[in-house]
Order: sequence, then C-alpha cells, then structure tokens
Amino acid sequence: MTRQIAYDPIKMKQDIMELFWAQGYAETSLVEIEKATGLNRRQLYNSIGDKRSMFLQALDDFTDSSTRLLLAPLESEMASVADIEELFAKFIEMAQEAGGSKGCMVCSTSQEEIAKDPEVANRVNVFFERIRAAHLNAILKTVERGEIALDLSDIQKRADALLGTHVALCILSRAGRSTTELENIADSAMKSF
Amino acid sequence: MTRQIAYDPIKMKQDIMELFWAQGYAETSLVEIEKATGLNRRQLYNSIGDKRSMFLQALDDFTDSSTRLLLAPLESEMASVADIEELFAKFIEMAQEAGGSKGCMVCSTSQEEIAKDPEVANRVNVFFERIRAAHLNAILKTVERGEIALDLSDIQKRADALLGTHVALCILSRAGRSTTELENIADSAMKSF
DNA sequence: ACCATTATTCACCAATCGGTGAAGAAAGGA
DNA sequence: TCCTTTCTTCACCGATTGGTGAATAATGGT
Repeated sequence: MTRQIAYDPIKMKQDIMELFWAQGYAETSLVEIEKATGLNRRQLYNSIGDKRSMFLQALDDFTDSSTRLLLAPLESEMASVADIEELFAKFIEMAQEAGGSKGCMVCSTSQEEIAKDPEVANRVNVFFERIRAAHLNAILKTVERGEIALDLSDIQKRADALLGTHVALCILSRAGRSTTELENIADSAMKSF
Repeated sequence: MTRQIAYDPIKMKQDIMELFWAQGYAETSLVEIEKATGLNRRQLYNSIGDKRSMFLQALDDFTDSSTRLLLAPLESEMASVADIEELFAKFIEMAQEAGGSKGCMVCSTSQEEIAKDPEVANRVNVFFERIRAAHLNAILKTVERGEIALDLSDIQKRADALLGTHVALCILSRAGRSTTELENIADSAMKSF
C-alpha cells in the first residue's frame, strides 16, 4: 500500500549511538551522521526527528546495551562483589583495545552543555542511579548470603564509593591513562571487601 | 612611541578561562568570548592568537590557579594525608555553592574531541600526573614522619587510587550529584589511612 | 492500470562558525 | 607638527551549521 524503508533502522540507531558516543553531542554534525549511517538527513529526520531527538535515542540505546553487556550481572539475584571486580576488569580490558576506550557515553555527556537539557539530565541521573543501585545490589546480595558482614549504612556508602570508582575508570580510560593506573584504582576499591 | 592596549590582559585571560571552563572548547564560540571579555575578536586575535591558542592559554591559566588554590598544600614539604582530606572537603564545599560546581577543566577537557590535539593531550596528562604526584607526596611525607607505615609500592598504588577519587569528585560534582554521595566517595577513599 | 500513501532525493535556506583586510585612531619620539 | 608604530573598529569572507520544501519514486490494495 505504501513504500517501505530501504535501510535497517536498528543498524541506523546503532551507528548514530556509536558516533555520538565517540564524539559527543556538540561535536557531531549531521553531515557526519549522514556519512556514518549512509543515509541523508531527510531520512534521519523523518525516522527519528531532529539532532536532539537522535541524541536522546542514542543515550537510551547506550544505556540499554551497556546495561545488558556490563551491568546485568550486578543486578542479578546471584550478584556478588566478585561481579564488581569482573566489571572493573572488563573496563580495563576494553581500555587496552586498539584505538583505546571511548569510556562511558553517560559520563562524558554529563560534562557537556547538552547535559543541562532536562531530558538529557534526567537520563544521565537515572543511569548514574542505576549504576549505584547495581553496585549496591551486588554488595547487598553478598551480605545476605553471609559471605561478608556489613550494615545497611555501610552498604550504601560503599555503593556510592563504587559509583565513584566506576566513573573514574570510565573517565580515565577515555583519557588514555595507563593500564596500571586503572588497575590500581580498581584494586584499591575492591581491597576493603 | 606606539599606542597602548586599553584593556587588562590578565582579566581578559581569566574571563576566557572561566568561559572555556564552563562550556568546553567546542561549545564556546568567538561571539561568546567577545561578550565575556568585552573585546572584539580582532583584539583577541592580535593579543593571543586563534581559538585554539586561547584554549591552550586557558588550560595553562586553569592549571596554574587550580594548583595554587587547591593542590599546593599537597605539594609542600609539610604535606600530610589530612591535606588530601581537606582538598576533598573543599571540592564538596564548592559543589554546594549556588550554580553548582564547574568541576575540573582538565577532567572535562579530557573527554572532548580537542583532547586529541597533541598540545592539549600533553597538558591534560601533565596535570593528571601532577595531581597524582601531589597525592603521592602527601602520603610519602606522612610516612616519612612515621605517622603511618606503608612501603613505596603501596604508596604509589594509593596515589593512583586518590587520583581516581579526585577525578570522580570533579566529574560527579559537575554532574550535579548529591552532597552525601560526594562525601561517601571522599570518606571511603580516606578510610584506609 | 490506477491511486493513495509513504520513502527518497536534491536543492535550498537563514544563521552561525572561525578568521581576516584595511581604514582610522591613539601614542610618543623626532 | 610630523611620522612611525601599534591598537581599535568595522565590515566582510567562505565554510559549515541544523533544518526544510517540493518534486520524484516505490509500494501494494483496489
């Protein structure tokens, strides 16, 4: 009845996400998005909307895939502090890959002007909160199994501290700092368990 | 013999630094710099050079004043781990001020595209190294006075960890996270001393 | 074969970007 | 007073920015 789109919208969104992740909102132009996706801006506009809408979508795609690929173990019922250690190890492993790490899209976005946009700010804070909650869950489940002993106040404080470590690893890996430095930061955070 | 400039070059540089600090390199236009300084781009260009030169100058001005105002106690011969605690307390205090914290210009710059510029990358890494060295010095001096006992390997690892805490506080304060969260991150880092 | 609907293509827009040429204005020694 | 030097002012440049109007092309039910 009607003409159908000739491209894969999932691939399109992923291409956009990875470009925004690599370059940030302000430093990514529509021309670059056109090149990365192979689509022209009219197609992009009809499909998602303006640049800001593309970025909001990219943020959602990032948090989804990042949660699925990295944070999920910490959110599980079987989570333990060992999962936190493994997460940090993955960060360090990824930082060693060719081209270096792009860090965390949410962490770098939080430092940009666009972070003042209410809908962006909301997504950033929700994801930070989710990271904190994931670490808290991993500690809590470990405590509940009797593997370590901590009261709730301690658990909450440690979850905040682990969010700090999490963010530091993301920022410093994108900044291209050395592997040993990242390792020492991660090790220090895990030492108290 | 020749006409003299009618403005204060120190105020000009400070205005530029604060604007770049607040908005980053890519998101600051010459028009905004003109407004912030009260000078037109021709004056700016004749005095400092192009936008990139202005930014390099701003980075130097930031690291200078930031070192003088915040890092100096940790670099002194009388430095101790208490100075680290006080530095973190200052970060948290500044985050509570009206308008929130702008964080650290070097930390946020490290996530920008301009950080790939060799001269920018060099300044960023030198400052990260200086932060690390300052924390290391504070621990080392405390150990040398016999107040705590740590071997050199431990001292280095802890210096890396404190750089991580330092960066996390800068990033998360700019991101507008809660005071208690920042406090928990700082407290956790100091707990091991 | 026709038609309504939606996708694609292409050209175009005003606004802003960083940067510059050149004329005019101050300064102070000669 | 003149003259050389440097600063200031103003207008301007081509390139790029995000976004859009409108013609054209495909789709599949009727």
